[in-house]
Amino acid sequence: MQKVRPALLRGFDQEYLPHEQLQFNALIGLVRANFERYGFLPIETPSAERKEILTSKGGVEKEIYALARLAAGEDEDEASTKGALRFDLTVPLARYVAMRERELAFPFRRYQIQRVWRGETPQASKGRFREFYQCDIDIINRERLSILAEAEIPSVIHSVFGEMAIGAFRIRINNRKVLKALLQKFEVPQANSAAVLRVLDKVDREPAARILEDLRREGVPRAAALHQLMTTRRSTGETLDALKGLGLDPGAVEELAQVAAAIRKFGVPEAAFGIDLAVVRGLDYYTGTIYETTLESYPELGSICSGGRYDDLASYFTDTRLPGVGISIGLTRLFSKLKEAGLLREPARTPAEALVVTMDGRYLERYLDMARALRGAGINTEVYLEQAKLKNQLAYADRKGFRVALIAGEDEFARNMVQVKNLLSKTARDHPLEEVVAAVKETLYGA
RNA sequence: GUGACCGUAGCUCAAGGGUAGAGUCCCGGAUUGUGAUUCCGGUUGUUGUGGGUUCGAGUCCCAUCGGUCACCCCA
Repeated sequence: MQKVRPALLRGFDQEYLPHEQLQFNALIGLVRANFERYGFLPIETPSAERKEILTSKGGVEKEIYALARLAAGEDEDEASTKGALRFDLTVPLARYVAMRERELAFPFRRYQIQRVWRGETPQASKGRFREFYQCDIDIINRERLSILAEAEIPSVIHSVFGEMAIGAFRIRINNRKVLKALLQKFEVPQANSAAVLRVLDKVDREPAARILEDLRREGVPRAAALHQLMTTRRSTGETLDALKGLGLDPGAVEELAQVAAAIRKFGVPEAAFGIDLAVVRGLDYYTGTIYETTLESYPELGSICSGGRYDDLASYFTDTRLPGVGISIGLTRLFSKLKEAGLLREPARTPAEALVVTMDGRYLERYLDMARALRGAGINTEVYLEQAKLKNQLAYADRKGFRVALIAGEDEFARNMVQVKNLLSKTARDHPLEEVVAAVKETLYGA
């Protein structure tokens, strides 16, 4: 028979072996636990939304996947003609909040961990895929939003990456209003400001000569001075002083200063965050504080978490003014990069810790009883269900990383005993059947 | 979408125009009940696909598909 070649679609290629999936799930669990620790509430939204919702921000339509049934006919239904896959979690959130405004408690703090899809050219080396997970938190309020919300976000980030134990990281903050004032100060032509911001965004990735050339092409008269200001690393206080010294809009600088001060109050250590004027963020809906987070030892990984403040989340859907602040962790990219850099702990290869070897079919019930007793005591246990030699069952246990094997056959059962084997130390001891739970616990967790 | 490079076993790679190979992985075995290593044996392929040149093509030429990387943009 002609076989269909088992293969994946380019960009839709992030599937893992079971032990990697366990590792990935652990990462999601860690993120979720930290989000909930700060009181964020979970929501999920459908994978597909109406096209006009997704394009409401006037977005990049070529990146959006539209829905279509493979066998589309005359009876084409509404969902498959009007729908498209979400490309982020922020637009669905805006739609969600606009729809359910009366049912939600504000300030609304939600987290959402789901897949999104983008029709861009994938590049695995850059952790860039067509299907990937985002982990978002947002705080949204009606009419106004405390500056404390902007300061709390880095605190959550700090908790998440602190617990991940992936080395020193730096939460870099900036403020859109400050950037705007800077552009004015440096006499950037209004029409070119978006292009200039894109250039400035690359300031720490590209050589100075190229940046300067690009800036001049965009009509920036004092390109060198601007470049120098962006690239000089200063303490938070020094940066604020430098900005004040330039005579920028004091309101903008003051806002940045207040956020920085509040971040400190949230207990985020000075070493873990700082003002970085080169943080720009391409997305134009940010209006205040913006964030990017990078690993100190692996800056080439790029930002592993980014976001910012926006003045009106759902202006396309409702007249209610809904200011908010949020960030997104690109978990698929982060996972692939951490794996590549060897920063992830070696994962368990099985969620179970004990394997009940079935040596002799006559004792099936005893094996099952044993497993039930262990599970009842909270020990994840698997029973080997196939007929196989003891040797092969132990090889299986080894490959899957069980820590304990329970071995019993005619000899043991005749004496009402079971052999409890520690697969790591390769030692074994017989125990009375009724003490099997205690014996396994001791083997797993010590006396 | 634009440009450059690359397609040989599940994976990593070899084969000067003359019969497609190695390592690894996987599977089985090494006398009846113990997972590393070792030893023995085994499956591996329309050489991405389709044409062309040639007595003969994995190798040369053309096309096509796929992949990788850079740019754009982003997580």
